[in-house]
Formats: sequence, structure tokens, C-alpha cells
Amino acid sequence: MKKRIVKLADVAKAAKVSQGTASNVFNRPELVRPEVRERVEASARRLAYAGPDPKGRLLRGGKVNAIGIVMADDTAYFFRDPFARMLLSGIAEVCDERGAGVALVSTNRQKDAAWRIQTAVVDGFIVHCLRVGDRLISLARKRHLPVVAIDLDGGNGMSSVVIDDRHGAYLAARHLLDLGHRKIGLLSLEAADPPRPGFVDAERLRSAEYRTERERAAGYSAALAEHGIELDQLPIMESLNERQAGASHARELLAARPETTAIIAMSDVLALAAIDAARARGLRVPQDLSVVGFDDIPDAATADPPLTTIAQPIVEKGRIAARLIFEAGPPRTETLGVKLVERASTARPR
Amino acid sequence: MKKRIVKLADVAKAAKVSQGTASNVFNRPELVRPEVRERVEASARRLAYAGPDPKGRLLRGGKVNAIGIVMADDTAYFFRDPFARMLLSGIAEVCDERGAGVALVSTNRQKDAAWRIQTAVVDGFIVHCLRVGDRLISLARKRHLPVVAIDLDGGNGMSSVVIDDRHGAYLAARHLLDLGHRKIGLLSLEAADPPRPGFVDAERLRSAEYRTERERAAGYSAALAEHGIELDQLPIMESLNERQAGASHARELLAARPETTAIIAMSDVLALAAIDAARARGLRVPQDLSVVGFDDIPDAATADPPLTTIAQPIVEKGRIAARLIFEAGPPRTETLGVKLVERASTARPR
DNA sequence: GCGCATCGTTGAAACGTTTCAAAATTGTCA
DNA sequence: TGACAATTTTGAAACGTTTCAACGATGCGC
Repeated sequence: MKKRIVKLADVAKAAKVSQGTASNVFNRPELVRPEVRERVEASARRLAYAGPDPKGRLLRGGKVNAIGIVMADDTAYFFRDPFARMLLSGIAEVCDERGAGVALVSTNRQKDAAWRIQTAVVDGFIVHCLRVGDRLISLARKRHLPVVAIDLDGGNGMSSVVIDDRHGAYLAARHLLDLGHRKIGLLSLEAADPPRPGFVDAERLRSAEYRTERERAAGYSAALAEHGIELDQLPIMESLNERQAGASHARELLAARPETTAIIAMSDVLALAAIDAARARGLRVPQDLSVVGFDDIPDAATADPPLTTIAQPIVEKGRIAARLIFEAGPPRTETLGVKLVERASTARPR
Repeated sequence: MKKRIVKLADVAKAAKVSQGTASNVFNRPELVRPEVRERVEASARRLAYAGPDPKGRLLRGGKVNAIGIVMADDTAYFFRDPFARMLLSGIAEVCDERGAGVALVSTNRQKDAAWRIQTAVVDGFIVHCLRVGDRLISLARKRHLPVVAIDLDGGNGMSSVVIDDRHGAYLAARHLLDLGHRKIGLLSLEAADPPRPGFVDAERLRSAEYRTERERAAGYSAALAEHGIELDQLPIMESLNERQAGASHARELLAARPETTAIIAMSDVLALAAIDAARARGLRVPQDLSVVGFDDIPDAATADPPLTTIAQPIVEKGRIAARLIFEAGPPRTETLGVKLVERASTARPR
């Protein structure tokens, strides 16, 4: 009653050849005499052989030919978030070139996150923005596979790709200050685990768990200092990086600080959310409120108004991360540049 | 000089327990006495054991706990195309619920497409929109894994999820006809492999390789027939489903047939492209040209002008496809409904 | 102290392939 | 025809794990 699966050995026996030869028929057909090859193929057909099972091959051979992408959210986030999508496009591009596959490893449910990482059938990991901090990363590294981190501190034997967050933050703040803004609100990404949506103090940013927030805090501070302002004087609102959530937090910020003339958002998604919020309060952008974003996702350019933002090479970041996996040289950290893109969401305060 | 990898057997030996016990320490720790467990864990640490290698487990155990998504394009397409993204969101949602992973299988390069499918380490496949027709599908099916097709004919032992394309097409055409349009152009998706971008005749649609185009041809014809028009009388332009390409084809269509007052696009991406093209010719939508789309992607609602389109439940389609994989019942075909969503891209002709 | 259930541990057998040195076969040339 | 080279085929050894029947301890009630 048990339906046994036909395996290579069965095919070999049926065709009266050794298993080695049968294997060659499927993998290096040119090595086997046409006559024999056909006999084996005929047997395979007759037995409805499914072809060499990758599981077996894998164990013997080693390479899976796929890399795993680990993110902090549910799998659908990979397709929902514009930043994630661009990153993945870059990664995918390089994987295609190399003929490697891509496996999505979500870590939404803390419980099986560890299990997912430990059992993912991949040759390497690219990790991005792991809320849970080092724990999952160290799990990944324990597997003795190449691991590349994006936007996280590398070091300690791990490669990473980051951008010059500090300079980006400096440019964003400087831009608003140069325009004459002094009442500036900060719409921040989550700075640590657990996230703490709502007003937070500057210290949370300065000592954030994530490099990105720490560096940016330094950048903002540097720009503000040039005008004798402390980061601590700004209202800082932490928010989940989703448009809905961001809009509601931005509304809260504007309600609590109606004197605000400009908002620095740590991502374009949050910046667009801030524009939504402004509009909901009847404020015009940029006349009544200036908004500067970060990332330069495609929507930034076509938004209404087009978003002034700090552009970072997201796709390229993905490409580089993937190359670092494949090249498997000594660990190193690649830092990419950013630049200010002035569009129409910022102007002098009235 | 060869750096041998530490394996479970090494750890077991070092801890002076059987391999079976060592295995239990990692997989069912509650079965082994705390004292022994710690001894084993200590050995593992000392030897820098990477943990049970999934490859070994896989061979023994069976389930990979991941499904493969096969699409006709390069991997980046999964993240670029709005339709693909929504589909994937739905699939990902269900996979997350079940604790399964998602592997992206691209088939851009014909050459390794077959290899990719044969060696993908997955428990099942969801295939969407395979240009190359049945060949890759039959490869997937040969692996004796569950396969679910999206927007393709099922049958022959394979499950599939489709929408009522014929009715959707009917609704789109009917809507324009009801508004009074008679000079209608059709912007079509690729109807067969190889694609043939440019003007094509109605027969190519009616006898298309893909179900979608065949069914829609029938739907358009039905609506047109009610006004005594034949599908063959419409200019039909086939295009790649990308905004740039679509826009250039739409421009060509409008240039060749300046009398056109309305365009039926087979996807929202193409519809938006048509609007781009109209604008480039100085035509206002909907005053000078009506455009109706298909799919109702998120951009459709926020486009300028908001797009009249045939809405289909894309995310739900993904969910259902994934469930069909997991439930593994007898093969069946699920047909989902569509409806007309009237927005501002269509109006009476002048 | 003895039988009995319970709990831990062992040892060996799969799981399905690829690889590789060695053996067998075929071909070539004088 | 025989020596030698080139081409095919073989057989067995990995690959690293999990599972499971069977075996030993250990604790319990009497």
C-alpha cells in the first residue's frame, strides 16, 4: 500500500546499468553512449521517474544555488514596501546573472524566526533591518554561511553595505535650516526593539540599537549645532514605516506642535505620510509646511508635490550586497554616498 | 589542509553519546536528560558546530517547507510589476500562516529555466503566466509535486485559479459602447510565444496560446456584437506589459488611427501607458480619449485621472493558489469574479 | 527484594544522490 | 594481430541527518 518513490537506483536497475551511469545520463549525458543513454531514458519514462531529486543531490554536492533574504517583517512586506522592493530588485538582478535563486525568509513570528533561519536551504544570507537585533544575525552566522548585512554594522567577520547616513541626515537638516526653518519636527523610524511609537526623546535616537538612527541623530545634531540648536529641542515622533501609521503619527505631531514649519522624515514613506497629515489639517505643502524625506523611492518624484529628499542608491545597495555574498572575499563594509534632491515639498517658511 | 566540517557525529562522539541522542538535543531537547543535554551542547559549542545541516535533514525528512513561485520573467519582475506584487502578497500571507517559505524561480533565460525548475528545493509550485507555454509547466509537474497554475488552464490533474476573463472583457467593452464609443482601439497583452509587439489581427487573440487572451477576445466580441461590430474591425496593438513599452505602442496606435475615441487596455499598466501616450499627443483623458483598464491595481485609483477599470481580486487569487498547494486535495479550478469600477478615465465621446 | 511501568539512550538503517578511481570496452596504428 | 590510447562503465564510498525498535536504567508499589 505504501507508494514507494522511484529513485535513480530503480531506473538504473531497470535499464541494467550502474547507478553511476544512470546519474550521468541526467547530468552529463555527453559522457554516456547514445545507445545506453536512450535505454536509461526509456526506463525512466516507463517508471515515471521524477528526475534526480534535488534533496539527494544537495546532500552530496553542496551548493544549493540560492540565497536567503532575511527581513524583519512578514513576507508580504517584501512586496509592499517600496524600499524593500528596490533593494530586492538589485539583489535579484545579480542573482539572475549568477543563476542563483532567491528565497524569502520572513521573521515576523519571533517564535519560528530562529527555526526559519536555521533550516533555510540557502548558500548565504542577506539580512536587512532586523528589529530583533543581533540574535537572528548571530543565528545566521552560526551556520558558517556568508552573511551580508544591509544598513547594519558589519564588522566581526561580517560584510555589510551601508550608506553615509550621517551625511544624509546632515544634508536634510541643513537644507531646512538654510531655508530659514527653526520649528522643525522629526518623524523617525523605529529606533530599537521593542518599537515605541509616539513621542520619544533624542537620547533614544543617539543610543539607538540600529546604526541608521544613531548615525542620523549625529547628522541632524551637527547641522542643528551650526545654528545653535540641540536635537533635544525638536519634537521627535517615532513611527512604524507604513503610510497609514506614519500619517496618524504625523497628525499627532502637528497637533501637539502647531507652530511646526517643517518636518524631517526618516523615509520617503513617512514623508508622504506627513504630507497626507498636513493636508488633513488643511496645511499646504510647502507653503505652510516643508517636508523632506529620505531614500528617493520612485513615488517621491511623482508625488504631489514632488518630494525633496535625500537620495540613496537603493538598487545599487542590493546589487553590492549580492555580489559580496558571491564573491566571498574577506569581510568588508561598503559605504555608499547620498545626495540631496531638491523638489517641491520644501520652501522658505512664511 | 582540507577543512573538514564538523558534523553531528563529531559532536556526539565528543560528548560520548550516540548520534541519536545528539540529534535529539537539537530537535527534541525535552527528551534528553538536562545533564546530558548540557554536555552535548558544550561539545557543540567547543567544536563550533553549525547546527544540524538542513541538507541532511531534508534528505531524511522530506518536507522543505517552502513553495516555489514560477514566473515568466527575470526575478526583479516579481518586485517591479504591481500585479505580480499583489499576487505575491496574497501567496506570502498564506505561506506565513503555514510557516512556509517562498522561493522565487525566474525563468528569464530559457536555457537554465528548465534546470531551475528541476532543481528548485521546494514542496510545490505556483506558476503564473508562463510565456513558454506548457513546457516548463510539464517539467514542474514531472517532479510529482503539487502545482497550481494562475490564469492558465488547469485540468489534466492540475489545479488552477482564474478569473472570469470573458465577463470582464465584456464589461469593459460594453461600458465604452454604452457611453457611445464606436472607434475603439485595443491594447493587448502578449498573446502567444513568441510575442509579436505591434498591430496584430483578431485571430491571434481568438486562438491565443493563453487562456486570458482567448477568453477576453470572446468577451469583447460578445459586447461588440450587440452593436453589430466585429472584433476584426478594431485596431489591435500587442505590447509587452511595461509602462514604457506600452506607452510607445499606444502612441503608435493613436498615430495610425487618429479617429480613435477610446482604448481598451488589457491591464492597468497598459492603460496608464495609454494615458501617457494620449497626453504626449495633447489629448485629454477622458474628454478626447476614454481609457478603460483591467486589474485595478492600487495605482489605478490614484492615477490622474483615476482609472476606470475591471477589478479582479488579485491578492485573493494569490491566497487561493497558495491554499490549493497546501490543501493538496483533488485538482480543481477556482474561478473568481470581476466587476467594473467606474472612475474618471472614461466619458462620452465628443 | 521483585515485578512493572517509565524514562533515556543506543545502534543501525534509511534518505537519494554524485563522484572517482579502477576496470572494462572500444578504437587506432604499425 | 598486438600494443597502446581513448572512451565508457562500474562499484562503492561519501554526503549529514532523523527515526525507531530495542535495550538499560531508574523509580514505584507491595
